[in-house]
Amino acid sequence: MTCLRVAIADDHAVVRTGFRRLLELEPNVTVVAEFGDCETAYTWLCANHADILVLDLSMPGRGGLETLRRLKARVPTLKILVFSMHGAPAMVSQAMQAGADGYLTKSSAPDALISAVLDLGAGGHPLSQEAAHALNEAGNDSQAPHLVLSPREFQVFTLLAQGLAVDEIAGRLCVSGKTVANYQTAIRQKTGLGNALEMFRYARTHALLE
Amino acid sequence: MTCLRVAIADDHAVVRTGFRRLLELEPNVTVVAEFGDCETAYTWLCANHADILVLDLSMPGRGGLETLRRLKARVPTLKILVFSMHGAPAMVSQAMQAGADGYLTKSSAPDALISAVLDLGAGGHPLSQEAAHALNEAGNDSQAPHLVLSPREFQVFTLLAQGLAVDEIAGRLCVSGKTVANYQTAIRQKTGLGNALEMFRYARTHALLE
DNA sequence: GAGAAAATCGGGAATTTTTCCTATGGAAGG
DNA sequence: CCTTCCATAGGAAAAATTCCCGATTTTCTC
Repeated sequence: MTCLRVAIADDHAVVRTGFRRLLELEPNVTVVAEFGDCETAYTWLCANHADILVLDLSMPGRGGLETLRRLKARVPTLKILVFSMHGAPAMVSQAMQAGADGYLTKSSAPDALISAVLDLGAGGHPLSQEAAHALNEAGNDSQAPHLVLSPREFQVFTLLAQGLAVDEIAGRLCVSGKTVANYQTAIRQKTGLGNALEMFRYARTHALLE
Repeated sequence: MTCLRVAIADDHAVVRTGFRRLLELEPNVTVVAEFGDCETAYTWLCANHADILVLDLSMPGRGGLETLRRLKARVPTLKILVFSMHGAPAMVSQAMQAGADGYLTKSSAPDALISAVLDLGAGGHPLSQEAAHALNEAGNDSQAPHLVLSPREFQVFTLLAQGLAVDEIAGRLCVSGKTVANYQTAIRQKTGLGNALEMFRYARTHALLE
């Protein structure tokens, strides 16, 4: 078996170095490049060969996901292991749909990184527990708000999720504040989302806000 | 010079391991403990001796800052080096006020960690460029919440910004719901942030949420 | 250190918001 | 036509918030 050529993209130098040391303990792995931003990573990987890219999605340059997509389109043979802070279902499923070959959360054990890289090298698709669970959740959300809420309720929901106050919404929809308050109650009951922040988070992770 | 006894608290096992490897390259440093959560760290450090704690503020157990305060109160001789994702002015100044002896952002060079630890051991107060700059900014930014809010108010603010309900916060802080409600009112008045979602947005754009 | 200033904590009362229940009119559908 | 669901709101009760206040404790200042 020949040596796996691994590249690391993470905006935190310390984290990169930590990874490098970790990975270099493995005899079949060489770290061939490190990148601190998306552009550099993209340029280098288009011009040079690597087997695996360990990619932190939360990178500056605004678009870890975008880079992932572009890289996969340009260099399809490159295996990409996403290594993210966030285990949110939406994030995981976005990343996998964008073409990631594996997904680890940063709460994984150090060994998990090594075995994930080796697994990838062998053609596997390693997912951390958390990521697998998240993917599962993302699949079967049968009680999405737009399904349990009436049209008007859903409209109020999106407004609430944007942080508008009850009376602002009433003004905007030209109805009584009382009515909006009543809708709010119904929405909370039907969705289980207790406050505007929860609604916002829900709406965001489910891409319900434009 | 005797060996510096260093402990590491970070919720990401991979990061801890990276630090350990980095620090152990230095002959005058021994890593004596690693912690994945605040409680464990606190308990251990009260019972055992360490010279320096490298502390990631964004830890579970809700309250990296709080742990920092408690540790400083209980074990004043312990030097604490905060090592955070965020270089936000507010964060830096809160941490320093809570008693941190040094502050590095994760974008620092790997070597910076080592030199910061050594500097701390020699009685210095290492700040990363970013942190120093942030502290400076914090001085001029007279509207920032951490300046208009008291420590306790700021703490409640971060909890509200995370979407916790008043009573949940009361339970977590072991005070009356009435007190938290009163804090909430003060926070809203002082910051002009009218609801949890606005607080969340503010906190996010200012990177105040670990 | 003594005194001043600020912070933490909560009670009480007034006010506002939210909930719950009810009701009317209209649209969709069998 | 009758049933059902939806949009709209009013009233009353319940809950949350605000405002005002006082008691301690901490922290800062001279």
